[in-house]
Amino acid sequence: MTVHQHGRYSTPVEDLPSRAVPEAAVGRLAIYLRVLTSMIEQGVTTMSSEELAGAAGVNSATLRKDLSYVGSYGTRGVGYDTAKLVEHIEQLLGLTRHHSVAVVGIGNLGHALANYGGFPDRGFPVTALFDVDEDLVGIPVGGLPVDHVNTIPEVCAEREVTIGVICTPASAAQIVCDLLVAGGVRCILNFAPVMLQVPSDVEVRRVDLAVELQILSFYQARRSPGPRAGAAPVDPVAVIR
Amino acid sequence: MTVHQHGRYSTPVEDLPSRAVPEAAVGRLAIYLRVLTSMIEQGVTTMSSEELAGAAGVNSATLRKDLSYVGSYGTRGVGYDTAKLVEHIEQLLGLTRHHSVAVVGIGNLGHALANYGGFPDRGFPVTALFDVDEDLVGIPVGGLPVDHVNTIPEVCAEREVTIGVICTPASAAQIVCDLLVAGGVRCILNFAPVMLQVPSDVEVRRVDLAVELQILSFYQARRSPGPRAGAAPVDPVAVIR
DNA sequence: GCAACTTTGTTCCTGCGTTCACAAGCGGCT
DNA sequence: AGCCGCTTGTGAACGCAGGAACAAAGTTGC
Ligand SMILES: NC(=O)c1ccc[n+]([C@@H]2O[C@H](COP(=O)([O-])OP(=O)(O)OC[C@H]3O[C@@H](n4cnc5c(N)ncnc54)[C@H](O)[C@@H]3O)[C@@H](O)[C@H]2O)c1
Ligand SMILES: NC(=O)c1ccc[n+]([C@@H]2O[C@H](COP(=O)([O-])OP(=O)(O)OC[C@H]3O[C@@H](n4cnc5c(N)ncnc54)[C@H](O)[C@@H]3O)[C@@H](O)[C@H]2O)c1
Repeated sequence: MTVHQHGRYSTPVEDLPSRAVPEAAVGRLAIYLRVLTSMIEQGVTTMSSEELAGAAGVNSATLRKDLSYVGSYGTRGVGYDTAKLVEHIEQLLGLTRHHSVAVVGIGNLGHALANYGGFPDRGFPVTALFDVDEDLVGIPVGGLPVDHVNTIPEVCAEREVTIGVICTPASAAQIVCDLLVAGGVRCILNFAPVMLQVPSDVEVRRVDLAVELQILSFYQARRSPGPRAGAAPVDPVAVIR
Repeated sequence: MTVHQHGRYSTPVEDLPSRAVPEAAVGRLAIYLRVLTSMIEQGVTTMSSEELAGAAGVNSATLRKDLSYVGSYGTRGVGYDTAKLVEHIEQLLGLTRHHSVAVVGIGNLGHALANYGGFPDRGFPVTALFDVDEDLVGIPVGGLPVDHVNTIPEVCAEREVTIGVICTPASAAQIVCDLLVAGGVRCILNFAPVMLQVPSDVEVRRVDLAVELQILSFYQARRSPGPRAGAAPVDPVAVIR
């Protein structure tokens, strides 16, 4: 019944394996992982903290601290072995197991996610699609047939779904969330603009595009106090015509 | 040339109107705004900090501090007038003006965004769509015809686009970003999994779904140390079969 | 084999953001 | 009209994350 959408700084009673890893660090580790795999494809076998930090857009000290959560797998005077580092980060992030994903609400956004190839490639196979619309049930989207929302609990348990993605209208999000939880899903990615009520052992992450746009709007408003848009300071490349 | 994707704590030299507002607070204000408009629709005219904080899922002290950035518009002993509060938050976030949005890359995700009605409703009309695919150019999506990427600078300037949304493959994101900047766009929402290089007066926000999934994966891995998934502590509602 | 250089891992410190706690202020009730 | 209770707004403390700086460690060159 606890409400704790974001703002989780690892549980107060911290007796879990290895040091507590700050959430911000976890997010960055995921980025390092992407940079590293990209570099490995280009044949790079070793990177210094400075190089990797530059590519990821963070401070090199921050990067080294983040990597220290993973363990000491660098070589002083040389840098990090890219392949080894990828291996250890994947282990910390739990990416050695595949995480089966269910998408609920196959509308505009649900279609996009179901058709997206980037998730299976990264170890997140989409194994279930759900919608309440009878016309959609049975139709394959991205090669996978849509099931009815009523079957969420059974199907999720059966296919061992670990991550549920909610793409329904806001009004249906809580009901769908409850069904996912009933199906044993304890990780939820929520695109609907509502705060979900979940048991304390369920982790919810919210992606709120409207909020992102409004934050951008705020900075835009801060920059140009006058009502007209043209009052830019100086931007050599933005000179039009 | 500065790399500062997130991690902006308001400019060091702070001589702008009113106090510096922490980025985290701006994001929460956007959420309060949504809760408030929803409550107003239900006929609620007054809310206490405790009520509003509960609905938004934050601490009431945090909420009051956030609202203090907006100004002192509450009434002690009573609470906040919902309508007045909405008005002032909208002003702070710069939502009194409409912000014209351009979407670049009309694939899976671009289609979803172009068809989404929630943005226009919130003061973010989509006024331009771009793609490099000649087959898409000219075709209307969500009632708006797709233009060719080459025309980004002119069209964005012409239609006074303030926010650019990048939904292209990662490989094209930087080029597209440069074109948007050339068109005078200084706020960018980036869905491609790359760090964009932009001039220091351009604000970039990145939405990285793969990272979100990996963070969920991390928490999942933390919870169940054993390889099998069934080792849940106790969850009354999740008992299957 | 030794010395000099490079780079990691960590410690310390600074600063921000969140939370607690309380005084000030306002409305309602008698 | 005055008192009482409730809620705001903010000053102060706390905790965490990020950045700088340094010592340990390993490698390369001589
Ligand atoms: N499309 C976007 O670009 C976008 C952007 C930001 C936020 N969102 C949010 O994402 C969510 C989905 O957006 P969309 O544009 O895909 O909407 P949509 O209307 O296109 O799709 C919603 C889908 O959910 C299904 N649905 C409705 N009730 C359901 C229920 N009880 N159980 C299961 N499925 C149900 C509908 O049948 C429909 O297929 C919304 O909450 C929206 O606010 C979407
Ligand atoms: N679809 C998703 O659910 C999803 C999820 C997470 C991340 N993403 C990211 O979002 C981006 C888009 O994903 P998608 O699934 O829509 O891809 P997509 O392949 O369906 O669409 C990409 C579109 O971009 C266009 N394009 C290519 N090069 C271009 C250029 N130089 N200028 C303009 N347009 C160009 C293509 O013609 C195509 O229409 C990708 O970077 C992807 O990694 C998508």
